[in-house]
Amino acid sequence: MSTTIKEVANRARVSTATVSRVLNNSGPVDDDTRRLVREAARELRYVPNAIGRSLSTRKSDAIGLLLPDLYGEFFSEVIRGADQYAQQNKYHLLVSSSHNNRNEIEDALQMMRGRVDGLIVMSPHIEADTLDENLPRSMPVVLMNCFIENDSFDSLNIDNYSGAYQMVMHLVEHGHKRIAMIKGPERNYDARERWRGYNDAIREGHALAIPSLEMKGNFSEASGYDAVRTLLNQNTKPTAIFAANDSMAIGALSALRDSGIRVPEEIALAGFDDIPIAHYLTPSLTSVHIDISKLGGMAIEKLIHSIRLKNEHKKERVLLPTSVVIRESCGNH
Amino acid sequence: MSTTIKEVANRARVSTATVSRVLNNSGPVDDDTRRLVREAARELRYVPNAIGRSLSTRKSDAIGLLLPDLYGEFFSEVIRGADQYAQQNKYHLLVSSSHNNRNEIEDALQMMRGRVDGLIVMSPHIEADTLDENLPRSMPVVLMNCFIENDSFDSLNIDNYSGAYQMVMHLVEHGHKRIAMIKGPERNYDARERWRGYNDAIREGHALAIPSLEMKGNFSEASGYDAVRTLLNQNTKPTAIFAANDSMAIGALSALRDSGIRVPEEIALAGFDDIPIAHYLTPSLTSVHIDISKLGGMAIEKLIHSIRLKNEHKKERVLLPTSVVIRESCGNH
DNA sequence: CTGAAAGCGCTTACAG
DNA sequence: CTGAAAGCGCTTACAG
Repeated sequence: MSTTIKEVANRARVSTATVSRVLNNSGPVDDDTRRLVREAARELRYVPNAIGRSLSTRKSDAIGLLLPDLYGEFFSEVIRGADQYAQQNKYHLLVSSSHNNRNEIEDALQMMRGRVDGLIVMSPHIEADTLDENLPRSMPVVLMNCFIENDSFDSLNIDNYSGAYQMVMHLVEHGHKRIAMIKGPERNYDARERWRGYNDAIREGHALAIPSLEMKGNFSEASGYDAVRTLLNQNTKPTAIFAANDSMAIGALSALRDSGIRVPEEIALAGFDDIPIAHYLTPSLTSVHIDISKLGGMAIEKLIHSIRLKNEHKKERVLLPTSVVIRESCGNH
Repeated sequence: MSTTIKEVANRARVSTATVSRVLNNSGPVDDDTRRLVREAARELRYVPNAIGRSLSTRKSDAIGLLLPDLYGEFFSEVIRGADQYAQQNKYHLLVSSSHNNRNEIEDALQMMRGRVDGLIVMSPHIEADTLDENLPRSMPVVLMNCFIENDSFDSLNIDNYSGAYQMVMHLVEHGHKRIAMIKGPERNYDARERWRGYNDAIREGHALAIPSLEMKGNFSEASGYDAVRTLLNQNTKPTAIFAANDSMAIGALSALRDSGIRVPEEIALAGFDDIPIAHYLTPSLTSVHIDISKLGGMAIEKLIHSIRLKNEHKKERVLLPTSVVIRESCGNH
C-alpha cells in the first residue's frame, strides 16, 4: 500500500542502497544523485517503513513502558515526563498497562521483545524471576517503584520513607501525640515505605504508638472517607491524621467536614503526593511533594544510557527525593 | 541475542516452516512433530520476534494513540479505557504525546507507519490535510475530540454542547439570571462547544446575556482562581458560575472561599468532567459527567472494526452522551 | 561514488 | 504432512 524504497529507487534510477544512503545521510553520495533521490522521495511522499528498518538494524527506537492498572493522575504524569524526555532523544513509547497477574505480565514482556530497545517496568508485584525468564539478558531494564532485592537491574524509587518520616516528624514537633495514619494497600511497596516512615517518626519523636489509630486504606477517596468515619467512632481520637496519599486525604477531609470537625483547628491533616489540587482544597492540603513527571523522565534517561552501553554498565539504584509542603490543613501554615 | 526460529528448527530437526505452523496452529502438522517442536521451543525459551512476524504478515497487532500534551487525569482515563479494550482484543498500544506543532505531529504520524494497524488521533488542532498527507489511504483512523469537518474519517466526540446546555439550563430553571462562565482555551474544540451550550441555554432560558460575565480560562486550577477574582471586582456580579471544567471549578471554589463568599448560598457553582474528587469537595461539586475511559474503549472498538474491514467501511460520527450530576455546590441538592 | 547480494526473523503459497 | 524458496522493507559490508 505504502510507497517502498524500491519504488523510490526505480523513479530515481538508482539502487535501493543509494536511496538508503541518501535518506540516512550514511556513506558518500554524489550531490546530483542525492538531489535526484530526494526529489523522487518527495514526489512519492516516501516515508521509510519502521518495521523494515528495525529488522535490519536490530533496533526499534522504541522504549516499552509496562504499567500496572492506571488509575489517577500519577500515571499520566509519569507518562508525560517519560514521553517528553523520550521524544527529545528520538525514542517512542510503547505503553502496556493493566497487568493484574503473572500471566498477563509475561504476555506483555514477550510482546515487547523485538519491538523495544529497552523497558521500563513499573509493576509493584513483579518478581526478578519473571523478568529473567521472559526477557533476553541483553535487554536494558529500569525498574520504577518496584520492590526487587535483585542487583542486576537499574532501579528508581521515590523516597517514600523520608517523605513520610519528615511529614510525621513535623506533626510531632508541633505538639501532636496521637497521630493516626490511613495506610495504602498492604501489598504496595510505596504504601509500606510510607508506613515505615510514619512508625519510625512516631517512635523517634516520642509520640504515642496506638495500633487502633492505624487505619487500612486503598489509595481511593472512598477509603479515606471510611477510615475517618471509623476513626471517629473509636474512643481514642487522633489530633492529627496522616494519609498515605492525597486522594485518601481528600476523602478524609470530606468525612471530617460531614462530622462537623474543623480542620486544622480540631484535627490536623496531611497527605502524600502533592497533586495539583492540594493547593486549592479548603483548607489547602499539607502534603509530601513528588516530582512525578521527573520520575518518568529520569527513568527514560537511565534507560537510554543503558541502551547506549548495551546493558553492560554498572546497575544502580536511585532514590528520588521528596519534600514536605506545609499548607493550611496541618495548622502550622 | 534472542533465540530465533531457526535455532528451534535445528533443535527439532524440522524446517522453520514447520516450526511456524506449530506455533501458530496453522496448517496441518503431525502430532509427533508438533510435540517435538513444542519441546524444542520450550527448552530454548523461544519467543517469536514481533518485528519479523510483522514484516511478513504486514500487520503489527498494535494500535497507535496520538495524544496532545497530557496534563491531568483525563488522559490517563482515556489510556486506561483504551488499553483495557485493546488488550482484550490482543492489540497493543503505541502512545505518542506532547505534540505542540504541525511538524511534531507529522513526525509522530510518520513514525507510526508500519508500526501500527490503525491510529487513534486526539489532537485538537490537527487538520485533515495533515492526516491525508502523512498517512497511507489504507490506514484506519479514529478521530477523538477533534474538530474536522471531513467525512473520510470515523470520529468520536463528547457531547459537550448538550452537557453544557443542560447544566446551564438547570441553573436558569432554579432562578439564576446572571450566570457567569469560565471558558476553556479558545482554540480547544471541547471548550468552544461548552461555551456554545452555555450561550444557547442563556438565550433560550431567557437569562441575561452579559458579556462581562464571560471569563477566559485555560482549564487549569489557577485560571479558575484568577477568573473569579476578576469577576468579583466587577460591578455586575453573578449569582452562579459555570466553569468549563472541574479543575477551573476547583480554582473558583478556592477563590470564592478566599473572598469570604459562601457556596452555594451566595453564589452557585458548577463544573464539567465530573472527576472523581468532585464528590469529595467542600461543598461537593455539581458537574457534567463524562465516562472518559469508555471514550477510550469505544475509540478502540471502532478502530478494530475498521481494521477488520480494511478501512473500507462507511465512516461515521459518534457523540458520547454526557449527564448532569447535581451536588451541593449549585444549591439544589 | 554506486550496485548486487546477503541478511535481519518471520510466514506462506507451492510442490512433493 | 513437510520442506525449499520467495518475500515482507529495509541496511550494509563487499566489490568494483
